[in-house]
Amino acid sequence: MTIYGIAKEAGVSISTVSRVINGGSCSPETKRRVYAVMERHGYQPNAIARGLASNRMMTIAIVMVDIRVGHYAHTAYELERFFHARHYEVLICNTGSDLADIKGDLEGLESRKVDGIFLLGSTFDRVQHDPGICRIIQSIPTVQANGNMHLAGVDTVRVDDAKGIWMVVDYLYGHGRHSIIYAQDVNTSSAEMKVRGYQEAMAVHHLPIHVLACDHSLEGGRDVVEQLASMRVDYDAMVFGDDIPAIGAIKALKARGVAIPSQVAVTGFNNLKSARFTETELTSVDNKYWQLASESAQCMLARLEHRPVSIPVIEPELVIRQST
Amino acid sequence: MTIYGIAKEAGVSISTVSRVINGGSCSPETKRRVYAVMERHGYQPNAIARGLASNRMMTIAIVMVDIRVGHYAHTAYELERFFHARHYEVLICNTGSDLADIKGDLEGLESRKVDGIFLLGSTFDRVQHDPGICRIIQSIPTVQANGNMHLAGVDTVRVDDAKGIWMVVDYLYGHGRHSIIYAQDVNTSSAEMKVRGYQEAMAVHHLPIHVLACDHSLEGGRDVVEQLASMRVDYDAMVFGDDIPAIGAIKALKARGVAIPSQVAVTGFNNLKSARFTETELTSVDNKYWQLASESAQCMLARLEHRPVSIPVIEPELVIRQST
DNA sequence: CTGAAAGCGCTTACAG
DNA sequence: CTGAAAGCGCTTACAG
Repeated sequence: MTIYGIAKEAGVSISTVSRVINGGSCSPETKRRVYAVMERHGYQPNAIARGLASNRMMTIAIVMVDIRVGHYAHTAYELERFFHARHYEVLICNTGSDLADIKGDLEGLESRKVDGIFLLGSTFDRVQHDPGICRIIQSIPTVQANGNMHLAGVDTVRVDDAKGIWMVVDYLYGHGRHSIIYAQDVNTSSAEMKVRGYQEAMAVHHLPIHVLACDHSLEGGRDVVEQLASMRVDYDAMVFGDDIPAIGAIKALKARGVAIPSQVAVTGFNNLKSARFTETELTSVDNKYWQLASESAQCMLARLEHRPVSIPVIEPELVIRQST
Repeated sequence: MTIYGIAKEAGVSISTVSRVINGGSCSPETKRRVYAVMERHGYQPNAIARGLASNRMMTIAIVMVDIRVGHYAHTAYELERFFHARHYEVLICNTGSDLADIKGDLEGLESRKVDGIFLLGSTFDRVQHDPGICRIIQSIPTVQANGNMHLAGVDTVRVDDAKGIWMVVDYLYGHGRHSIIYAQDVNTSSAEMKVRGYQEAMAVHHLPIHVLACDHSLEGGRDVVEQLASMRVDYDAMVFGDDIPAIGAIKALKARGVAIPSQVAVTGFNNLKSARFTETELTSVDNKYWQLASESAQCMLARLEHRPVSIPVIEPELVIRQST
């Protein structure tokens, strides 16, 4: 059943049917009659035709590297709930990290005429160097949720990751830890902010800086522990840029008979549920995914409604548990 | 730029442009000329207009309770990758568990003219009792990934959950465990299959059946342990229908000084990464989300292409770790 | 191989 | 308050 069928049966024109659907003005009597016909047939307007005619598809897209990463799944969930409540449908896109793939995916979204695009995470910072991608995200309302892109026309909601790590180091120092290792698991700009937070905090306290690279996995954390052992490094704290390798480190340390936190303190980052899965629960930095999603959503909504946007920086929070 | 602009610039009709876009037959020369114009303008066909005209939106929807649940995120990821590679866009929908909300969401998908719908999990079994929902999912190709729906027109890919638990019990019995507790964390049909698997396996070995309810959380697992302690129940194994409460139980048992697995064995279900987060890594049932996603995707594709469908039942696999 | 025409199901000024 | 008409950007038979 289309608008034509409804119109004929209600004895009005399609303009009138369209008007009652969209809340335009019309007499109570015709409105009643049209509604009656629509309900009798369980009529639902065709959103596609509507989108084509009105040039508003009521669709937003969430673009991320991989939704299996807990942090992205949580952000995506909040964004979906927010926009669904406002009658948008939401598309997801797991781009992976290849730039050409990302570009292809964005072109797809462009041809779908999505109303807005969310880019999750600072992995997407580097797209600003691709003119083709810039053209797209500058012509469609785009907001980056956590990142450091600097591109006119795209808003980015920042989380002060450096401060998060700074707080960690400060806390550790305040509790007598002086040999603090930092393990970096990825190379995004967000990860680099974290290292910088570590470096600056260490410098302030005149402590020696020691940064290692590790894989983003349990094994990554374990390997750091082994590496430090084989290098015979003395340390009393390990700071990680993510909870997963931190958990791996806790397991490896315990397996070696190292007491946590008395001998070595361990901290993570993100503070999702898994931070509490280990017996010695993990001290972590809560980077407030809920707030990130909420601010990003508000920012997008403001742009869609052509309202001015103001974007706060999100302050992470240190959550102390048994591992420190 | 639209098909009209391209046509004019290439000196052909829009039919011809449409034909070269869609790989219809035309002379090499005109094809070349049209392509040249399209590339010069970076022309991308409008997918919406295309969908409206052709009645194929190239969109599939993934409907689930909550994508933050690891198991769903993983399945959704695989489905998205599969269909994206075939030029579909994918919509997600976190319905929650209220039936009226689910119905509203499905109506939304209907008006969006999605080509196919995935229902993730046996939570959706009960929608088959709602005539309004049935009308929708019977008129749009729908496949349920893991569940027990029996509705003509919707295919459901089943995982033999009962067998998964059966294997657990069998293994425990074979290793000398005779007082095996089962803790059920949700009430889906899948969860009930699991309990049944437990009951049948216990019956075969003439062991006493003991089923408790627990929350789907770390605390749920902990509470079961406390409850058993306060009831002074003797047991040497705990079987859970999910990894999360199993992890909670491991922590609670260790906190009480119970040795795992020597005094009590603990098992989970799903076998996602978190099964390895505890120091005593968790024995779990791998219910093969990858295979589930893959079979579900193949099933959907067959329906979209009007090919006959055959649906295997997925066999879970017992993964032994340190907790047993 | 190619083009003119109708149609997909709506919205949106513009008249009345 | 209401309707006729044009338009959104494509696809799809149907002729030629």
